[in-house]
Amino acid sequence: MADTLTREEKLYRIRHTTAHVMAEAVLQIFPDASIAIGPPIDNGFYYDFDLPRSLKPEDLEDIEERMRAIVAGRHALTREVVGKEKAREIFQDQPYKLELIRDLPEDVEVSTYTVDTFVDLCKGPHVESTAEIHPKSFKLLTIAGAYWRGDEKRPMLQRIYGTAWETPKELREHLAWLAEIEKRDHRKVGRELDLFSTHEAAGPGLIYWHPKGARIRGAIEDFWRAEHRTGGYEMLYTPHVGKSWLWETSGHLDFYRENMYSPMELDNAEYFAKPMNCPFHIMIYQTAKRSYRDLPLRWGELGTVYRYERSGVLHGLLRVRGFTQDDAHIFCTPEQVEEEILRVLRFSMHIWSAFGFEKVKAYLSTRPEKAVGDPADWDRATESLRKALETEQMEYELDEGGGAFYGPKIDLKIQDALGREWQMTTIQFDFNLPERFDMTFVDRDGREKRPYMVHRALLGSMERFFGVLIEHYGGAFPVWLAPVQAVVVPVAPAFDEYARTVAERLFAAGYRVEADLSDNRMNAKIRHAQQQKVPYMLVVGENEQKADAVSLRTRTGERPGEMGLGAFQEFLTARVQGKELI
RNA sequence: GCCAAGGUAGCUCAGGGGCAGAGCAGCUCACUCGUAAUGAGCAGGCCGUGGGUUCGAAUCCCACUCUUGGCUCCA
Repeated sequence: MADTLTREEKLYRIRHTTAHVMAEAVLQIFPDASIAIGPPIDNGFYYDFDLPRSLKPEDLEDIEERMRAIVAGRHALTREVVGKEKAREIFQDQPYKLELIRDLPEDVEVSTYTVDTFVDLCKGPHVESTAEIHPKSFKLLTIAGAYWRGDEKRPMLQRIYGTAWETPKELREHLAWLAEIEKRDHRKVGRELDLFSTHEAAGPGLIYWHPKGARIRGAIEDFWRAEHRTGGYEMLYTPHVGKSWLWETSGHLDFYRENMYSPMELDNAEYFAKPMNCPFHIMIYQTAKRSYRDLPLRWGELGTVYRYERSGVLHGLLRVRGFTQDDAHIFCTPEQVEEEILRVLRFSMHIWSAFGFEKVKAYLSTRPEKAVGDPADWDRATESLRKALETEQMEYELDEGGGAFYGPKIDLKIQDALGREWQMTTIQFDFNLPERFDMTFVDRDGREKRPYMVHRALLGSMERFFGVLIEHYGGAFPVWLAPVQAVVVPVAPAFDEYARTVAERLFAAGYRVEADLSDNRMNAKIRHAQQQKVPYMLVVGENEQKADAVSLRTRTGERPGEMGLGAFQEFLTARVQGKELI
């Protein structure tokens, strides 16, 4: 392989070729199989097959063995330009390939790649020889169903996902990363730390927050409210259901009904659980004639919404049917838009940094083909978004035409401790609802004008954010969020009373501190606190009791040792205020 | 919704036509302990739900339901 290739290019080739090798292995087992597509993807590759029977996990081992044998043959990858006619002949027994050939543009050079006995329709590129693939640097991971061309109406194929790297070491590191993801899985950690649950019998996709989860949420919400207050927001509380009039006016019944819970009938009227908070905030806006002097209005709400998600897509806290958005709507004049967007963006970055997320990527989505509203407004809005990003010197990707039909937006994706990206924040213009509800404000010149409306959710939803937060920290929350900030561990029952006093004093000072007065031995208590990822363990015995002190041990295993109770309280206060991890 | 794998004690899991199992957690008792598990005992189950096959079903078959991995990466 040429040394001039970047690492990305090399990996692309390795993964692509490995996918072909896998297809050959599968064809050895199922000579009559139809093959679909097999591209390289992030961290690996996949290939889709139409097979006479369902694959079993054991099949993967068999396929992998065969792949190693093929790779060991050090086969050259040969490219041949064949033209559509010839391609049709070669793949006459491969219906999916024929469809691909049919859909290829006329001016494209149709080529095949051959490795060993396997010929595939492929534009490449590939490695030059399978000698470049280390037999221990790839691994097949999972079997999945996938629709041909991602279309639910087309046949369901069987997809095999694999991962492939340049060296066995990289493969091992990748597998370790996958193991770490599994270890931090918020569903697992949520159970171990007693944070939340779901109940299939009581309704799938609905979250129950246990006391310890609720403590964390409480800490998040307290912080969130305080920041919004100083950030110039007012808070609202609005109902959970609304009559069909509201949803007809908003347009949700026309465009969003399939995501809404079925209506309840009361007094010959239909009420729907809210999938969004916006129409309610608009109702409040409409209770007064608004002047330009009132604007901007920044109204926030931790609003719980319900949306129907198909059963197959529900996933722990990350994809649910009921969740609380940290929602806000900004109503402002066209002149204020630029300033307001900049404020929201700065505010978001401030919040993300407080939660320990420093890497944030921005995505700007502009006007799609089908859109409502005056193009001049779109331009102004889009420009304000772009300007805000540039003023903040944030790198962003442009998604031209990727906006919703009702307005352009900025999405922020945060990167977690494992390098995964999560889309959380959205700052979204809306040129639809102000029109539909005929919202107005009276401008300086005495004329009624249409206000600009911006939706924004920073954390997104409390549930989803909690899920990401759990995985980001692996359950070892920073002190200010930890459900139990410190556990007092008496060395023997004789010191239970003192332990209780210590815990009560710290609790009274506003901290989440508990004494472990179970009849376990000290070592077991420490182990338990450690497993619960409690930041601080305060060991107390005769020495500490005499000195009105505690002996500090951190969950990271450090032992600063004995310190006065007052000193520890100061220490704790500083850590909490500084939002320290430990 | 579709494909696949699953659902056995609170949790993690074994068993797979003939008495329902283990570890951890829980409870009781003893031990009175200095930085990651003291010991002994006890209790705990409609084997996801409904139907079928069978002398007999947690186990085999069917349906449903929930959970999990996917269904966006385009030769």
